[in-house]
Amino acid sequence: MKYITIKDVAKQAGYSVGTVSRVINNKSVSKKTRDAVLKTMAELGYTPNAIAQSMRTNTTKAVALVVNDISNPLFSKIAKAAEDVLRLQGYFLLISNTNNNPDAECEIVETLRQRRIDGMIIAVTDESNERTQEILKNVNFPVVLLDRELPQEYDSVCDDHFQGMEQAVKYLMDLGHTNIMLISGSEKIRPGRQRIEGFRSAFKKKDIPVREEQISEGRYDSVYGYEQAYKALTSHNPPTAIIAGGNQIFTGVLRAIRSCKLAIPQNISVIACDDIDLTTLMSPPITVITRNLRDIGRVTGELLLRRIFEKSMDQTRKHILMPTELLVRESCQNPGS
Amino acid sequence: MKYITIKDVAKQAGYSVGTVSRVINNKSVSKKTRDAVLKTMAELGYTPNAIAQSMRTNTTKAVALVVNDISNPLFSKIAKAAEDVLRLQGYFLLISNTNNNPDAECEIVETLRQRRIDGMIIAVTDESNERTQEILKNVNFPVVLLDRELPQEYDSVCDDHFQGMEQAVKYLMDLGHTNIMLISGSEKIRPGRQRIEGFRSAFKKKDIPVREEQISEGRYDSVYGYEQAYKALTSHNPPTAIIAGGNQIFTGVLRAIRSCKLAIPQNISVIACDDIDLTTLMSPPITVITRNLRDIGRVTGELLLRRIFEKSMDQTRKHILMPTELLVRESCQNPGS
DNA sequence: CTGTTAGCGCCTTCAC
DNA sequence: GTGAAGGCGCTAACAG
Repeated sequence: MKYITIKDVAKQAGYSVGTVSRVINNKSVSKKTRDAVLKTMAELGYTPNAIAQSMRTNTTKAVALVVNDISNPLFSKIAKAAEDVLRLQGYFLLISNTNNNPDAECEIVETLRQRRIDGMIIAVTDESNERTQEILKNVNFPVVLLDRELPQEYDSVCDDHFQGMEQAVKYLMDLGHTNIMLISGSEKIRPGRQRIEGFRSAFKKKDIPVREEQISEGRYDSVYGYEQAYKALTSHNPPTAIIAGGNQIFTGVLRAIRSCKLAIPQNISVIACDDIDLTTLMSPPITVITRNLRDIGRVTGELLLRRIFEKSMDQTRKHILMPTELLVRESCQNPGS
Repeated sequence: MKYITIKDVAKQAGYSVGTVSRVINNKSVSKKTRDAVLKTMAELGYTPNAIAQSMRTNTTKAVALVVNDISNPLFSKIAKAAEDVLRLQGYFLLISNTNNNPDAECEIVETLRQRRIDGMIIAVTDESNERTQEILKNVNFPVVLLDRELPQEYDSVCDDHFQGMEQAVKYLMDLGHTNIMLISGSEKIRPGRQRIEGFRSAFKKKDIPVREEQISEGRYDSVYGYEQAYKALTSHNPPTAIIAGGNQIFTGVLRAIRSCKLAIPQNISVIACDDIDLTTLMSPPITVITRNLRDIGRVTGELLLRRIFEKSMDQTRKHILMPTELLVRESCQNPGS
């Protein structure tokens, strides 16, 4: 089973390969010729070989989205939205999964480079990893950072976790909470840092000191959420409210609360970061700090496309900040009651 | 910013391109030469152009996984597992999303064909769609169907939804239920068909007739789950147990149960298909018909790899059936109590 | 073990 | 508007 080539079409149609190429690429050919060529292409079931086209034109019409966890619904929603705008311009979106492994990440970026993609959206696993930075420096295509900051400047689309967290803490304080705990993912990536800063800022504004135990900073997974929440809830001074700094952390927090046989919000108030099925389907539904993932994906895709089109790489970098929002539901109440 | 080519390396190292090519591909070269070439490659920051390699070798070392909903955690888990075995053999996994749209699906398969991937794993959106079948017939690489059946034979990895469903119904019957409802996704794809058949079979074995209203067959989404569950629960003869034929359907069922202010399992018993975060985090945790997604992904990837390696396409097709299992938790009880 | 060279399928300049 | 030909970067066959 062999593929039909442009030569086969040319011969069959009685034209030269150049002419066939011109109809493929919508260059100027007479209507009569075009129709004839199109007809033989259909007859032969010919489709141009994208590899050969890439080789010749030095573009692959493919861009990559590199994330650390593809099973996180957050990313799949962003990916969907980005893909929509990309596909409209004829670009193919490759989704790659680093599994939170910096080495795997480096390998993937390297592979992508070899495969000559036209651009990349990446949420690096660890902003401080030097090897990642080094490899990123060597790529020859535009890069857009997704909610990340790197010493070397890149275009980026970030979310305002700072203001979302500040608002959440203020909301809890207004409800009467002061013993609030934040279980955050690592500070090694921007979201964790921003959330912790927002948390501190809210306390500072009220002139209330933050105790060491109120912030735990670690991993973005369920086990970590469980461990930290359980430890805090069974301590001699348990928090009256917990903010889970990520959706995986949140599921762990939930398990811990169940283990301790506590009721939400009667015994413990809870706020989650990012809205998932679970937050709305719980009884009671959970108050969340949320963001518009579709918008984020769309804007990110658009920014990358713009960079690909302009191709003069030496422009100043563009940074877009997307809003976050506190969605009040029924998981928080006055700690005294 | 230009890419370094094999010529640059050859010139710089003082060898021919053939020799450089040989060290790239680990062919026989003297150790001295290899070291020298490797050194200059590193110095120049050279990486082979995968496009050119593909052009020459007629292989892309890329395979695709085409699914209808990338945000479904089911697929991302399968994808992860498949990717692991594929990557080990040097293959790159492209994940594509059809969004349950048969036209988009056709377009994607067409694009993949143009891009000359080496193989494809696909869960088609609609098994009866003729255009899909036609396009699939024309691809020049091995195809493995993921939990789907097509008139034209392909290799496939399917799950035994029939036996899982039968077992679930039997379990409910043993508990004393007879007015059991199945809210299923479309029969147009294998899982829906299998589940409905399993449901009927369980009733047949007990010689109990199945009433029309006990099975609703429609879409795999949350809204459908809600509508059907709500309608049934507010009817004059509400079911004592509901089986949700999919994880999205399940979330809808949950909403309906909440709307009706029913308690699980006191007022209504519930079984879900496929285990997700939600099923274990609910109180009470939900009994599910589950399957090992890691195994499925691994086996699927392995089957595809085997087909790619053997390259003689005219073998008889291989069909692998993966087991399902009823995981009893606390969401079902005797309907009388 | 190593150098030389043809050609993969396509696009693009240069003639006509 | 159309044909002829070179070459993108690489591999593989053939010589040496």
